Amino acid sequence: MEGYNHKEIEKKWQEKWEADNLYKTEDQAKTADGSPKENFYTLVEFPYPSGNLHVGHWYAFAVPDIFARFRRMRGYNVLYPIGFDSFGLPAENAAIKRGLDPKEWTYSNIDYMSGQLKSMGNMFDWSRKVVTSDPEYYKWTQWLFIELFKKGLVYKKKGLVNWCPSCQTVLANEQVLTHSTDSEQVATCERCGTEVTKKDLEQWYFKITDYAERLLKDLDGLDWPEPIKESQRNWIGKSEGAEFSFQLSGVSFQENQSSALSYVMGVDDITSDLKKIGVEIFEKTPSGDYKVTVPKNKLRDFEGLISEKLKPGFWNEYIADETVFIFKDQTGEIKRFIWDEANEAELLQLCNEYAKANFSSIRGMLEGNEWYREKLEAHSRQLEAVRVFTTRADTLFGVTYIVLAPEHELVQSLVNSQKPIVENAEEVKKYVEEAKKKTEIERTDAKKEKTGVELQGIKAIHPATGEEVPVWVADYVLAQYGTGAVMAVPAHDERDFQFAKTYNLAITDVIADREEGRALTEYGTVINSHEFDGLTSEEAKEKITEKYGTKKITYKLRDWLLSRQRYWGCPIPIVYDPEGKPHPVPEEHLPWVLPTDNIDYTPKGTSPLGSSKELVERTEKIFGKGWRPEIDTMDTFVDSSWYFLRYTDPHNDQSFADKNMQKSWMPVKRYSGGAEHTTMHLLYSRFFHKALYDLGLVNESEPFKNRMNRGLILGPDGQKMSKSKGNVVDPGPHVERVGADTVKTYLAFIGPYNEVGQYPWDLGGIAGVRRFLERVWKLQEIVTTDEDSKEIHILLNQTIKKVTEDIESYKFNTGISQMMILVNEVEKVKKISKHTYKTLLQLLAPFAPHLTEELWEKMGHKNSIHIESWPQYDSSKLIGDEVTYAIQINGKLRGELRVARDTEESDVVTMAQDIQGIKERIRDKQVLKTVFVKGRLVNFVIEI
RNA sequence: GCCCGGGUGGCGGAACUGGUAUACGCGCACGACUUAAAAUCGUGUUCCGAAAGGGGUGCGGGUUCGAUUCCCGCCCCGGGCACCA
Repeated sequence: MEGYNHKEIEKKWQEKWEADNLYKTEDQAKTADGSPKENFYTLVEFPYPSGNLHVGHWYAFAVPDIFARFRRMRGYNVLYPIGFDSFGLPAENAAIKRGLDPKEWTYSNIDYMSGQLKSMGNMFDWSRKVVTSDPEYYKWTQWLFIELFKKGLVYKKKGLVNWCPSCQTVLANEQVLTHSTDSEQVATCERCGTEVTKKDLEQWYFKITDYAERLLKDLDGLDWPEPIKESQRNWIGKSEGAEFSFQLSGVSFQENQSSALSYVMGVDDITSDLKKIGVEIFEKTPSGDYKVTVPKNKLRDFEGLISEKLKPGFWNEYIADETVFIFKDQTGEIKRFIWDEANEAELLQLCNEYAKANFSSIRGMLEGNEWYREKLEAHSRQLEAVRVFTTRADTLFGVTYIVLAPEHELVQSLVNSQKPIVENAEEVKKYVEEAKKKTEIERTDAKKEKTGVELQGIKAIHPATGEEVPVWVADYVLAQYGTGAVMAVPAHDERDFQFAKTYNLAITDVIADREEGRALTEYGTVINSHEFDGLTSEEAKEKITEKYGTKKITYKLRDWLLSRQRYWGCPIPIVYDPEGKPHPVPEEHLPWVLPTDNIDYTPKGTSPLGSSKELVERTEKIFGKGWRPEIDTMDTFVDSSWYFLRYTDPHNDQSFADKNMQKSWMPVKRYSGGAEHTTMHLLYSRFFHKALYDLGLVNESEPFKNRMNRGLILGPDGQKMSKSKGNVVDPGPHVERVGADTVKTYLAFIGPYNEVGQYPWDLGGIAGVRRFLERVWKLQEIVTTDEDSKEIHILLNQTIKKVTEDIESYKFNTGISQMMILVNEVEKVKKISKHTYKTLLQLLAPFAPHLTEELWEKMGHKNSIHIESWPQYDSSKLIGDEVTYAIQINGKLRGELRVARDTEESDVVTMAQDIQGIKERIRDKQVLKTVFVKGRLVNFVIEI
């Protein structure tokens, strides 16, 4: 017999499988007898074409292949596809570094890595390969983007965004990693590890926050490991609490009204822009209102400016069933508004601004409208009050001051009005400026001392007691969370307490007598006189909210920032008309291709697409003079948010994926991937899929029924693999030396796959697995025509059962152990029946597909082992006729007894008493109790 | 700080529903084969102890005839969130 030559065998079978199309996945498949097979979709996260496979890729792709093959042998029509997530920064960076075209670099990597992936011998159906940078693919990314745009789920807004100075692009919240050390907090870029800064930019967003509640609630129905769900829940960050309104004394409605325009429009931002286009700033009229003088020839510019500055969703032209409002000033038409119930709030705000800017004719028109009057009144009340969000409504009576975030709109309006009512307006302005200059990190570092400044001259009125409390501005309050303002309860909140100590503010403890919510300090004045005393915290929360506030729910989740100022990505299919209004590129012009001319890839913080003449010319040619293209590209997570749908129908040029085709595969039955995607790709995909579900484009509201997060392969030194540590394991030489089957089986053997474990790559371990496969190879020498012994037969049955269950639950390690036990046993008796060998090969086939295929052929089989059906076990033959009883005295093992399985209890006990070592121990003692567990143990309880 | 996991030999890890803790593999030791080494095969390998025996699944308690498993209180490690009110 020749030895186990993995090189020859693996090459031979990989070629044969390809020639035979063994792994081609049909849309619908039939069994030999003509009945349809059930479709089964199992997925692995597709790789980024970085240039070279490392051992982590093997772990990610080769090990789940065991499960896919197993399911196939069990009679399912299995889809186990592969592709490339091929847009993205590394390609662009590599291109810059090497002076290459990112496209060339990417596609040559795809070629090279495809070869490497094929060397694994997985059952991928390469004809379904999906590459996200192919125009045939990204056409549909763009198409889906536009569908979401039409649904109002994509919008543009200006705001503080995360900026990676190294990648020279913005990042979504999810793509910023925060690390905390003893002394400071650091936020870094998920891709390159550079410290992230903030920029004030106008960017495109997906409205993922609209789905916060559903993303949270639907987790319950998913068959995912609990820790993954928990991470998503944390990330979404739901808080149930209450909102209270604190009226402001010293602030008149008039004052607020007069400054309303400035704060909504964001005077600071718009002033210089207005100057640039030659528009006079706000002029006060005798009635106390403000007026913007816009020369007729500047009207366009003005409109463009405010349309950008004001909420962009409002300019969406897809609103149906509209009522049109025309707003005019003395010089002519300013803007045509489309009235939409869904956008009431935004419309109202806008109406207000125009009204207050003294466009008197419109004001008259508006004031005649009952709906508007009602809203105006409500809005005015809002302006006079500070709304706060709290999860501790029960501490309402402990409020001793109010704090606004520096960005709070009220702060803007109070200090920026012409005649500020805040006495120390200059001081406040200075503080706000300084806060803005600080990085997010500096500001959100809880370890730093808190700073703030009081708004002198105004007070907030406590909604329950009517008392006046001071109003402060401090940067420990976050503008983006809740209402951007908090009611401070220093007796019960650590942060408020610190702040109160620093600025010597009152500390009142109101609920010190309650079991829960014990006060932080003894400094406070204890008052226990309010009507809610004696209630539990929960009761008090409810009652107080009911009487003085409203229930409110908030989430930490922020909208998904999708624009990127880089070249190698899917172009955002938006064009702007000469007035600056965004329009989606019509379907007939998709794919809206990535330009290839004049591109300077060097990151300058602006989009490389801006230097493409072709893109501008294309835009003007199609849409007309003065139209300009969007020059940002999409976050690559958009590409990967739907790729799993494309696999179901990869060559469709009429639709992103036929709905019937989806129906036969979706949802993904098992999805394996890395833990790092828990709050990125997995969350994005769920959002995307839900949005598509609402649009009627997919059949299910959740894409992934079952998820398995895999662990990490560490370097041989037990450290995380990294180039800088020089401990990266290249699987190539190992595959050369011991073969793909050994590497794959070893990776499956090191530990359970479905837990986020960390396993060091251990060369000794891999040698052990290679030995095991060689022993399986050598078993062919001792195959006999004899029947198995009873013991071997039982062991075989147990092995089938164990391997079956373990593959199903991704516990490959114990499945392999069981096969090793079987091999150990047959080696001991130096023979193996043909039936047992055949069964062993079938069980091992998913782990070592090449080796088993070769041995299968050597046994004389004509068809591939991989289309064989999975062995069945005989459940009546799982246990032998004899059992071993453990004989204990007072719970300590003192002997063993091997008897026939069906021996009566009394006989077992009698025999047990007679065993050497038991006999003398119980001779002089009284047996108080005898515990008998059938088939397991006898325990004599004696006095000590 | 809040919320999840987890802690078992020298190492990766097993252990049903509370029932013989340490399966399987690595490593190590000894032996066989060999001039020798590698490879291979065999034997042993939880700790203390020569043995008898005793201890032992992070620590301390508890429940039980019996606890890695259940309960209470701690410690440590990994992960998620975090000035989120």
